[in-house]
Amino acid sequence: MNLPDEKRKLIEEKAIDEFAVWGFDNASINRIVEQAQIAKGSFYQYFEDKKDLFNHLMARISEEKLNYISPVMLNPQAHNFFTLLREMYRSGLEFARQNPKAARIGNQVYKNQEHPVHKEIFKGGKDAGKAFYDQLITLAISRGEIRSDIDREFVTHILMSLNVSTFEYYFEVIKGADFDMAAVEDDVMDTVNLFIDFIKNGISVPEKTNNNHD
Amino acid sequence: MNLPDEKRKLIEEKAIDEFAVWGFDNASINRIVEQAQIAKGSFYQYFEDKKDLFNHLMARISEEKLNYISPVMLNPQAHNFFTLLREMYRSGLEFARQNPKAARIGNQVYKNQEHPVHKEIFKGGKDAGKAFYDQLITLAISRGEIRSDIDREFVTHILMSLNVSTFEYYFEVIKGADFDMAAVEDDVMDTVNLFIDFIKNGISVPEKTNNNHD
Amino acid sequence: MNLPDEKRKLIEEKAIDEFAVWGFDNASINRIVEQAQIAKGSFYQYFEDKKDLFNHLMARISEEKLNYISPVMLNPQAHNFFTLLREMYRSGLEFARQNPKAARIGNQVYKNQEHPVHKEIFKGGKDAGKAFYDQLITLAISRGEIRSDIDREFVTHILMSLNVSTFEYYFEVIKGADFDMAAVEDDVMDTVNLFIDFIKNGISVPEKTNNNHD
Amino acid sequence: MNLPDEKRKLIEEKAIDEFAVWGFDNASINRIVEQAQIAKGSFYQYFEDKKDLFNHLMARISEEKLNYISPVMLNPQAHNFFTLLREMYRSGLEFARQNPKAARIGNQVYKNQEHPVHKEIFKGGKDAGKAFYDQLITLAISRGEIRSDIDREFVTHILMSLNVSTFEYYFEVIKGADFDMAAVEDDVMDTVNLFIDFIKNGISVPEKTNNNHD
DNA sequence: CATGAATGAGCTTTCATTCAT
DNA sequence: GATGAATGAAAGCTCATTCAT
Repeated sequence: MNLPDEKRKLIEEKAIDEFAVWGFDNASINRIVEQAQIAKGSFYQYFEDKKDLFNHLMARISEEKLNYISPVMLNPQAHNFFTLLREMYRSGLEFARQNPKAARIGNQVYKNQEHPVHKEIFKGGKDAGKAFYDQLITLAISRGEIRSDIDREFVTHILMSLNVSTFEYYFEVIKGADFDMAAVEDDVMDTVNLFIDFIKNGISVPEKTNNNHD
Repeated sequence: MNLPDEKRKLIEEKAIDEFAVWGFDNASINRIVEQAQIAKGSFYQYFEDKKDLFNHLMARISEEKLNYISPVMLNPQAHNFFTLLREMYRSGLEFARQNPKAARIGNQVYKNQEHPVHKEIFKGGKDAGKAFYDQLITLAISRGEIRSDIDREFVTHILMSLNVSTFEYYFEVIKGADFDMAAVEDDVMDTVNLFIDFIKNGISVPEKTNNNHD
Repeated sequence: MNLPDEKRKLIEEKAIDEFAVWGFDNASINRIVEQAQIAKGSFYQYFEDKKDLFNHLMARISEEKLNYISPVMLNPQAHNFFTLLREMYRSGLEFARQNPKAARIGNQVYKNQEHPVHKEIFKGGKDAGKAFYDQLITLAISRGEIRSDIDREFVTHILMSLNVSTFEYYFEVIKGADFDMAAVEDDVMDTVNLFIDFIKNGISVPEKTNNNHD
Repeated sequence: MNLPDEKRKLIEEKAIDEFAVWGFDNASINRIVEQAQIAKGSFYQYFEDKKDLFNHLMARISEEKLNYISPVMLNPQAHNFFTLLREMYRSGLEFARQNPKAARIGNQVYKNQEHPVHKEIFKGGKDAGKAFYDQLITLAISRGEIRSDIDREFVTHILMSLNVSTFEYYFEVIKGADFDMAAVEDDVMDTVNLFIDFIKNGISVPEKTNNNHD
């Protein structure tokens, strides 16, 4: 992979376009090399196969995503659980707003975890995510910021699930189908606040809040 | 489609297996006809094309799903919003427990709504679902069962999203990867209750509940 | 072929539509039986195969074409060669005007005489046509109506070729692409007269007419 | 298309054979690759699809045909209309004599102009042909070489139609079905002269020439 | 006599990957 | 390191025809 940077970027760009539109299975290496104007043989000198390319892309995307992480996250002790969670959601959604195709690929992986190729890629990320949330939850419980009677594994699941849900809500409800619309940062913040408020308080009327079912 | 019932069922069964494992795009009609032991030409006398088969399957699945709907849903006026929601989730999950492959296909459709074929199929269901939830929400607000300051579109989105999330939680966390494990009805109920409680109350400690962010 | 007339006509009609649009090779028996609402097995009880259907159709078309033949042709002795020729062309073109699809099939056969199936069908008609024209030419020469130095086989060829040419001129130049335009009998006569005049006199200026080349 | 010339020629040759015998629709790429001894996948690296191959072939044929054009045509002003027409017909027929399969494909295109693929290819050639003839006719009328009372569009039509007719006459009447017979250039000239004489003078006896019908 | 399910060869096209140059 | 021709399996789908009922 000692490619000149220019060419490497071109291939990555075209590959992201292809995977975003077609998904892993239906992405065509033929189309990618055609778009990137490189020889088919060259492609197989840069990457072992389609899977290798996909792995490389996901690594690059993850890397890029790190740039969006808020400084707040660097010092979790100093902040309230919901502040931290809000920053998590916000940074993820902000990344998606500015890199919609990359985010789309990430979502494909998340949503089709049964897929053999996705499974492999996602496993690590998921476990890391779980561990991270578990730490946050432990801290939050100890501080009395979230209920101590909740099932921790369930909360982890729900927080990850709703993180993805923010993307869907943002792109479907806020931006509509119009991907070219100039969405603004405020939209992102509004979306995130809706979710955080929901996660905190649920939807029942506060006075009647209790733990009985119904 | 005046096929003998036996053969029709065989094809449907093999097709569900195929779609559940491979998804729409990668499902192979070659494999389906091979598994069902019919000639390729025969397949195309039963179904116009792959899409037609998929549509037929989805219709059958939707039909079958209706059998799981609770009698409670027939009279929404008589029940609390969260009771109704719990019954919705429970019936969906119970169907999934007993028809995991069919449910898996349904989930594929839900999760890949950008897919042209899924889009077509899902559109109607989604709109119907939205309308249904909207009615429930209107009723619930008028009764004071849920907060009146919430964004209705957001709640609709979140309720549909969490419905799917129950499947994932159930199959991943409760049943593990072991699809053949004898899961029981109680597992379903436990899962649903976790979600309903979360939707009602969120995760923050009750006393501190307020609408401020952080 | 003891079909009820109604059903026979329906099949013939749909088959003519199919052959007119798709030609022999690409005509689909599947589509014909579908259009005619008959069972595929039934089709093969009425006709041996596609070729048999086509032969039958051509016979029916030839038969129908006879109805258009002018009474003038019944008594060739009583008329000038060019009058007879004009009537030939006119009746052919009038048939085509009123039965454009049937005429189109006839033209396909004429134009693709190398085609094995067309060859077989056309052979008889062509030989009959040749014999007929030969008689007319013999008579015309003996009467001094046409030049005696001409190559009789060539004239036969040219007269048959120009007969088909009238169809093309009529449908392309006169009617344009607008097959639904209400073409009138006068159009047919005008077209025919152009051809007859050409066949009689050629296009060189009369005074300079001579038999030298150039 | 940087194929070695040898292989390119082989494929073209086999493809011409196939199209000449079977026509566009019934030509089989399977047969072509089999005959040319190349892998099916290879074919689709040389050509986009069947239509692309056909277009390529037609371009090659048109190109080759240019080699047959008489130097006389380069200076139309210097020659009599019928001389020019004779050269047109002669060169076309001479090409057909030496490239019978290619000519056959060209004729298929001409004769089945309704065919979507042929239509596309032929359109340009037809318009060019019409424009060319129109120029010749204008010049000829101004010089008094052909009658001024004729319908110019009709003459254009008839001249193009008779051009094709020369092929048929030559291959059917002169050469018979025996495509391998060593036809000679004289046959071509004889055929053309028959047509030119006919176009000039028609077939009626000269003294009686007039413009009345009958 | 009518039916329509069954058949399998055939079609065009796309694919990821290899490898000689 | 770069190239792109070569490959053949696989895809979805259509076809004319047969034959048991």
